[in-house]
Amino acid sequence: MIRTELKRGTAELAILSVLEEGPLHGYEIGRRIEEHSAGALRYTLAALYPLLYRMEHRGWLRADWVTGDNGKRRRCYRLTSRGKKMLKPMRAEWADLFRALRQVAKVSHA
Amino acid sequence: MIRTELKRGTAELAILSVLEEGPLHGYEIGRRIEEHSAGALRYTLAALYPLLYRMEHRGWLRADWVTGDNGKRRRCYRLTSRGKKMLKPMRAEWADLFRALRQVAKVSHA
DNA sequence: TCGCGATATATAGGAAGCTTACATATAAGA
DNA sequence: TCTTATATGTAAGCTTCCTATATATCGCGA
Repeated sequence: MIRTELKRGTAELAILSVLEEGPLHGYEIGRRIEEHSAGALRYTLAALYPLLYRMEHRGWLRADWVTGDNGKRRRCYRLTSRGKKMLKPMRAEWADLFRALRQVAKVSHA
Repeated sequence: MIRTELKRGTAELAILSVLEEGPLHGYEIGRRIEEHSAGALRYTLAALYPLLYRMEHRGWLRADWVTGDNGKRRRCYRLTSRGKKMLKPMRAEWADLFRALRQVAKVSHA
């Protein structure tokens, strides 16, 4: 698992990215991020929920209360067009950081 | 310039890396990091100095007061053997984060 | 010579992001 | 019945880095 100090700032991009594949509820978003990173990137739900509200408030996500077959209520999040537009510049920012760290600190890109 | 939220955690590795080339004083450390990253990675001196103390206290750096030709006192920092040993695992940690973000968020490695 | 910008070190207070701990509730399996 | 997994949410705290502030010397141009 990657340390907190390193992964700061990664959560928003990770959320946007997993929602790019389709709508998901909060708990599942956390699961997908962990799965896609083979366990390297993991967020507590206490970190994810406040982030989801903030991103909804910014207009990056839309949230709908959905009642499943079993009668359980879940909050289903989907990307808005505004949220989709954030993906490209955010990926570019991270690519910039990667490049800078390879130059300054000789971090490999393997 | 890369945003604060992204670059959190990068400062320690950047400092260790520029000191790998040879001893430097605080002000020059900041300059080198900026130079090596073509201006992408930049830290205020108010961020660097407390970090340097902390790293000295941990035994990663040794600091010597040096009086230059012009009579100006400067604090010269150099890597200790303990500091050198930190470089490899820290680079590996960052490489892990890069890999995870490429997988989860499709951040390019270009 | 007088101010100004660059060099150089240092501290205080604050913002942001993620964590642990707490709180609640249902469903599935041992 | 007890535990684990699913599911959402709040409160308090830590770390990291920033802005603002303070101090002091050097070299340069006016």
